Formats: sequence, C-alpha cells, structure tokens
Amino acid sequence: MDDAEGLAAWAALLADRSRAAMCLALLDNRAWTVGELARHAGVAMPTASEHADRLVNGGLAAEHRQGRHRYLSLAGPEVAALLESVSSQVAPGHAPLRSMAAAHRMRNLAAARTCYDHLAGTLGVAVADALAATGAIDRRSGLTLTGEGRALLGNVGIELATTTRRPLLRDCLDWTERRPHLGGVLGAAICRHAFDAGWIGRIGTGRAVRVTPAGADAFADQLGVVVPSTPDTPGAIYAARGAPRVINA
Amino acid sequence: MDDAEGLAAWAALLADRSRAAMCLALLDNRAWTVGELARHAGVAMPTASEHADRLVNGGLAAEHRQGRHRYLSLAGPEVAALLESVSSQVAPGHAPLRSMAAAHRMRNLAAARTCYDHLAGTLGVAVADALAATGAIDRRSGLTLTGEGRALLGNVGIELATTTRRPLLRDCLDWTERRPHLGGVLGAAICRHAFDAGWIGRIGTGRAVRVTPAGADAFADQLGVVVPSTPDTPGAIYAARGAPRVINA
DNA sequence: CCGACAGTTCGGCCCGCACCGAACATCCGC
DNA sequence: GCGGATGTTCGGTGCGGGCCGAACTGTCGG
Repeated sequence: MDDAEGLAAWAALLADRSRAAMCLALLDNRAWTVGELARHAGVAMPTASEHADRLVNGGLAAEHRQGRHRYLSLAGPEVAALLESVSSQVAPGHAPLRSMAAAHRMRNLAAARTCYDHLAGTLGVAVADALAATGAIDRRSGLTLTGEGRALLGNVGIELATTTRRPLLRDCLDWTERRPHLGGVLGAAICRHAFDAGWIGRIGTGRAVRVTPAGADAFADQLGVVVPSTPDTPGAIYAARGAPRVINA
Repeated sequence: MDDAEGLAAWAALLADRSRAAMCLALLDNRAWTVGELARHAGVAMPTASEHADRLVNGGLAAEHRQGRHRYLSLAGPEVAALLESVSSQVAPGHAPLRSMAAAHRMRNLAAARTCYDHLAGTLGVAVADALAATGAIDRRSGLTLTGEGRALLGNVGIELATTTRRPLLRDCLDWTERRPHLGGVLGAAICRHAFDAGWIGRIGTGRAVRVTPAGADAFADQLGVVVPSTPDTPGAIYAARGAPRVINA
C-alpha cells in the first residue's frame, strides 16, 4: 500500500509534459542548464527551476552548481535505462509530423543517435546485428559476448571497463526500430570509441549523430557494420534551441 | 517534443496513489474485478471504475468482461517488466512498517513471491544464484542458458516455449534483495513448474508464496537451491482484503 | 562599483482531476 | 419477476500543482 505511494510519487515526476521533455533532453547524457531546459520545454525560467527542484529531489536528476549556472544531468545509467524503456513502450502511438523541419529531425534521429551513452537508431541496431552476424555476440541462449567478440573489440582498440557493477551488455529496445540495440558497458564503449575515433559526430545540439565518411569505412572494415545512409541536416535548423554544454572532463 | 506528451501521459497513469496501488496489485498476474481493486486501493467503486477506464485506455491494463464482472489484468509481460523495473528503482526509500501484521506480510513477501509470472524475493534470487553456481546459466559475459542448463531443466521436466518473441531469460532486479532474479521465458517456466509440481503455494491472496516441505527437497535436489526459511503466515491476516479470482484456464 | 546575466522566491491565477453520493443500468440467483 | 450485487454515469466539491510576472539574490565581466 505504501509502495503505491512511492510509485505514484516517482511517476508524478514524469507525468508532466515539461518535466518529461526535460528528462528526454537529459537522455543525451550531457548536462543542461536550467535556462536551456526552460527553452527546450517552452516554459519560463521560474517554472523550469521548480521542475529542476522536483527532478533532483525525486532522485531522477543530479545537479552540479558552478558559478551562476546550475547544471542538471540524469542521476545515473539506471535512470537512463528506465527512461528509455518507458519511451520505447510509449513510442508506438506517436503523433504525425507537422513540419518539414520536424520530419527532417525525425529522420536524423531515426538513422543514428545516442541513447544515453550508447548508439541507437538504425545505426545502433545495425551494429548489434553485425556483431551477432559475425559471432561477436551470441543470442541463441540469452545475450553474451563471445571470445571472438572480445578479440574483435581488442583489435579495434575498444576497452571494456571491468570495475563497474553495470551489466557488460544488455538489450535496449530501440525507440524507432522496435528492435534491440546494445547497451551496457559494451554499448557505451563502442559509442565512446566511435566518437573518439571520429567515426561519428553530433548533428546540431541534440541526440542525433552523423556517420563520417571515414567512420563508414571503419564501421564496415572493423566491425562489419553496413552503415545506413544518414540524411544529414544543416545545423541551422537547431539554432533556435538552447545549446547544451558539456561539463564533464 | 511530442514524445514528451506521450511519456507524460503514460506516467500520469501511474502518478496517482490509487492507480499505482491497482497496478501493483495486478502484478500478481491474476485478474481482479473492479470491486476488488476498489477495496484494495481504498476508494469507492465509481472512482475505481474511472481508474480502470484510464488504465485500459492508456494501454496498461486489459479488460475482460464476463457477466456482471469486469476483470482487469496487466496488458502484457512488457508492462509487467516495466512496472517491476520502476518499482525496484523506487524501492530504496520505503516507509517504515506500522504494524505487526504489515511487518509479517513484508517478511513473507521478501522471502518468496511472484513477480508477474516468475519467482522473486529471497527464493527467486536463490534460484538464480543456484543456477549460476551449477553452471546452468553463465554470467561471465552477459547472461546465457548453457547446454548443461538445458539438460538440467529437461531432466526436471521444465519445458521452454520457443514460439514466443519474449527473451529466453533476463535479469529482473529484485525489489527486496536489490539483486537480480530470473525473468523471461525461463523464469516463467520455472515458476509455473514449481506451482504445478506443488513445490510452492500461495499464501493468502497476494503475491507471497510459501515453499512446501516437498518443494524444499525438490528445489534442493533438482535445482541445487538452498531454500530460505519461509516465515509463513495464517491466511486470516489477508481475509479483510478482497480476494482476486483466477479466470484464465 | 556597476550593469548584465543566471537562477530563485513569492504571490496569485486557473485548470485538471481525484473523489464521492445518488441515480441508473445489468446481470445473477431464487 | 424481484431483491441483491456489480458496475457505470453524472454532478458537484475541493485540493493540488503548473504556470507566469515581478522582485530579489548571487555571480561574472569590466
């Protein structure tokens, strides 16, 4: 009975359009200031400030005050995973797109994006499929990283952190593809390496990413991934939105 | 931006104490009538009826009308999994127990219970640990059912459905133990077999289960599980609550 | 020291919605 | 067909909370 109280309180944090928008924005694993979140959600700053209080007090977000800025980020990978799960669950009935720009953004998001700290969209699913096809991961009984997979990643230069209690790899239901992509330590390591090696880069300021020409070759040669074509988008479209800044070293 | 709308709408379904209580009740994978849910949540029937409408329209619950009864159940395993995930996330800060009876119920729930259609609590975690210890499942790289595991289950007489798209096995973070127990097809098969073979039985009308004496031997001999002691509880404690009925064949 | 900027606090408005009682609609058992 | 039980519909009430503008605090830059 008192569990219900806690569950309801937790859900209430997401049960508001503005807070939901803020949480989804934070899913890009970067820290946003209150002002940026306010612009993103389309509310005044006092309102966003109150929402920020509730998200932090409710344990959904962490704050990081620095000078006159107050940065918000998600409280942790568990929160991100949960938000993604809920999003995928909700996704089926999504509203029709109203403008060319929105459709363009949607195409970019669907093609390749980050999901907290790993790859998602057509690209993310393609990576998961390629690793399964080459035997780097095995889905016949559960989900496991094979010895060949470890060797492959070692050759590519992807290190897997072993000191964390986080699952090594886990399926994350893709929001647009409705099929699983890879999360966990493995998913994060691949994504990080793809950024570091210049295989991918952000489109504008959102979660969408673009595969670079060199990246397309690298994905194909080193991971056996057939990279889907990326529509790309002039960054100007995003210019109206507040730009989140990265603070973590 | 319109994702936020959907996410908020979904969360709003759970963002009410009464609806949350109803959903948690439905987690026992049985069908409850509106009246039972009303008593369980402590609200009048008209209120519960409206809540039922919203849960069904929102896709969280399915309804099944039969005569003058209207049975509610969770919409599916995905919904159950999501609810369990959220519950585990929320659990850490749980309120202190106010009565002896509540403490008793809590002990029973913590010892052994069902989580939708698989085993949870100390028992559920013990099963997962035992399968890992005997090499039936492998956690070194992801989570897989080994050949030995398949053989073991075959000997015990547990059949694994292969026609479903549901994951064969997956970790489900335990609400009380804060460690994973087994869900998915495997978790459901083990739980079903434990009921069918008389290894476990329900305590009262809730989610709590008790390991029978024969069951304790069977768990130990056939699955290598050291069964934790079950406090057991006189069913009378539960008598005040409305009793859910099982309708599925 | 002073403007500009980021964020917070406060007061007030208003909408949504959870809740109930009463009346109504169904269905069951006798 | 007649109670009695299960649910639903309909008004009405009250509370919570989302929102904003205005005033205030604190920080950075010069």
